[in-house]
Amino acid sequence: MSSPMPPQPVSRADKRAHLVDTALSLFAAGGYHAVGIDRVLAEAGVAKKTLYAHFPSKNALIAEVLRERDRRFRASLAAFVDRQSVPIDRLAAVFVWHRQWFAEPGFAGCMFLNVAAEFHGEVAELQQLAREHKQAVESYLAGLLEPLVGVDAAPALAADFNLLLDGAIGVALVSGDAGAAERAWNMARRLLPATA
Amino acid sequence: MSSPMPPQPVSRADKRAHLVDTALSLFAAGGYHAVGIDRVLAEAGVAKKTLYAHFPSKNALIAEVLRERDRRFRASLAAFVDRQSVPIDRLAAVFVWHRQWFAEPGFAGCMFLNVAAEFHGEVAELQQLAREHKQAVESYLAGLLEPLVGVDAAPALAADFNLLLDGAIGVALVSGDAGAAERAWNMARRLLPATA
DNA sequence: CTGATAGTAGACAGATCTGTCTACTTTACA
DNA sequence: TGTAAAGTAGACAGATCTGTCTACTATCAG
Repeated sequence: MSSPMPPQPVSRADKRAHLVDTALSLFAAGGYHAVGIDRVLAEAGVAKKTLYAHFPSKNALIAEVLRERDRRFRASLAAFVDRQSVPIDRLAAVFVWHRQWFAEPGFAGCMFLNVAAEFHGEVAELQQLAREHKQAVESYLAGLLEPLVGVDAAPALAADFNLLLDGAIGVALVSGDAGAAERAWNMARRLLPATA
Repeated sequence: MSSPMPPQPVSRADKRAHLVDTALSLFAAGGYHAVGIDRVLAEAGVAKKTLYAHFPSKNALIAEVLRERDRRFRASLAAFVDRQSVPIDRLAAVFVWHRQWFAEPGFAGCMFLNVAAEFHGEVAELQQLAREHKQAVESYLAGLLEPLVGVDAAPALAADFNLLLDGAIGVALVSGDAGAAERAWNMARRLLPATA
């Protein structure tokens, strides 16, 4: 309290978390290959030795970034959905959330689709993390669909919805049109029974 | 005729075309950043000076690769579609063609989505080429849809179909499931009037 | 106060990247 | 046949990449 700490550039304790946070922003905006370790370190104000004390390699840092991204993505989406209580509104909120994401200034696509695109199958761990993330989103969608279509129909429909969201991401990335989310939602609604 | 030419490793005349062809394969399989110029040259059996006599930079080579990929993509798709004559079958053929593409051994996603993912907006020319390719595909879809839904409804529906195809590409890339194409087609059919 | 821990700055090694350049060789054509 | 164009091999420059290492410094528990 009495200490001055004017800049306080980095919180004292968790260098590691700050490193992952910085890397997440830079990799998201600039790509995994194009952004080098030195740039992450400079931006984070962290020494190289500290990085390699926490992670054995750049790919391990990327893997941790993806795990963190998965946590934040799901937490943010769930928080937004939970502002609605009616099942159909909760489902619609998923697409609204995506539209807002697409409209963010630095939007550069889905980090998991991008990692699959950059590393192809060459780095199995990263490919696996991408798969797990998409699977988690699909499971979440299935949970939102259950009140609307029943527990039997929900999984297959969740896969359809997942494909629509990936399509919206691709369209938004290439064309820059955030309206892709609404386009996807209009298609998604047609897949639901008329009672919903 | 009398000349031996046992290896004939490279066709005499068009070094440039051979270079683009080799680069297309390598970039498609390995990504744009991960594959270096030296690897392309070694694989193509072409000297570095020849490359830089034809292209001012690596990015210019990538741009030409994308133009070539666009030509081949559209020619291959159109040839496959033209084996059908009934409008609804022609439309279905687009999704069958995609399913076969996804099932190819070295499938690594769409080169245009991938270039947008790797270079983000940093290289405007490449971003533009990706946009143009997707626009061309969408226009082609609109032409296939016209006999089914009329000239007025076709453009908007073509955008929907384009989103479905991009979604299928994303799902196939991450999960490795070529069935994503059929999933997309099943959704696409629901968007058509019942008479089709 | 002391010693362990974790951080910093940055030199360094070794590889790899793009792009340039020299010197030589082959091809095509008039 | 002789000349111009185009290709080859590969050295080279300069930058950048990942990952290691040395030496120094700040923090904190006991």
